[in-house]
Amino acid sequence: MSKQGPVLTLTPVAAEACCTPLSSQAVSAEAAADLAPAFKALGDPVRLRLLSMIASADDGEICVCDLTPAFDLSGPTISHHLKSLREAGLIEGDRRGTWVWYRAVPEKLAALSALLNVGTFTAARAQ
Amino acid sequence: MSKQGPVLTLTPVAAEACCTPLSSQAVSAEAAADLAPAFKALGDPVRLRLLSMIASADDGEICVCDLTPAFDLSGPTISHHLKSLREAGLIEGDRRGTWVWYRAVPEKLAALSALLNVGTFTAARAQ
DNA sequence: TCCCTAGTTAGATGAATCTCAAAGCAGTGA
DNA sequence: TCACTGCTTTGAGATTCATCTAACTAGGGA
Repeated sequence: MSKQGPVLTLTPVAAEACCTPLSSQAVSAEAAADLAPAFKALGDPVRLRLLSMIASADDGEICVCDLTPAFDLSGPTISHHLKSLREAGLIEGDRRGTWVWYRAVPEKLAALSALLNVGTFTAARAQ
Repeated sequence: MSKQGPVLTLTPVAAEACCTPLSSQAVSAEAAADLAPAFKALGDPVRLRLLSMIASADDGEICVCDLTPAFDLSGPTISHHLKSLREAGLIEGDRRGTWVWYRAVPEKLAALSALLNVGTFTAARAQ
């Protein structure tokens, strides 16, 4: 690499291996390899809170400067977790002047939610 | 401890910090600490496949003897991953004679799915 | 009782992850 | 141009994790 990549390149890691619920059909090894990183990114309490703060932000986006003070962690550590979420395709961000703003990627969240959706499954077993 | 715990104790790790979508309200630090382990358990391709095989099994349950051959991994490794899923509250299992059978815990999957549910969020932003 | 199979537990090892301090880059304003 | 702030990247140390082999427990059948 030439020197150093741009700050906010959004690597589109996982293609949308979308939407067939886990419980109606077993996922392929490829789909699992594709989707697991997103769940892994959610598997840390700090990142889960970060994502929820971002996803529930008033205007659909939030400044890093509003995220960092909410945690008892250093700036670099928060930045590291935001990078994980970014690389998992769960959030995206861009710089505007001095500040960097992040917003959620609802399609990605929806895909994960759909995978875990057990509607038919639970219904079938409930009766 | 007396000697060695029972084989299949199902530790109910996370209380059901159920159901308010991530995008409508930020999760508390406690709820995040409660739910993150379940996502973490899903964050490995092998465990994701295991869970999906279990959740999509014909009779709602499946024998370990049917799971192990599907992977290029040793028995103990599969057992280790099943233990992770068990401790995350995603599956439960019991021994019947020679074999051990596992089934999914749909309530837990539903809780995770609900948390990621961005229905209102996406609808609000789509138009 | 003895042996065989199914599955788990224990222990070890290499890889990945979380965290921080220090350094670097980007933008603003004097 | 220079200094200042905001955020990211780098590099290092400590911890956690995935995987294996070896040993163990549980049950079935001769």
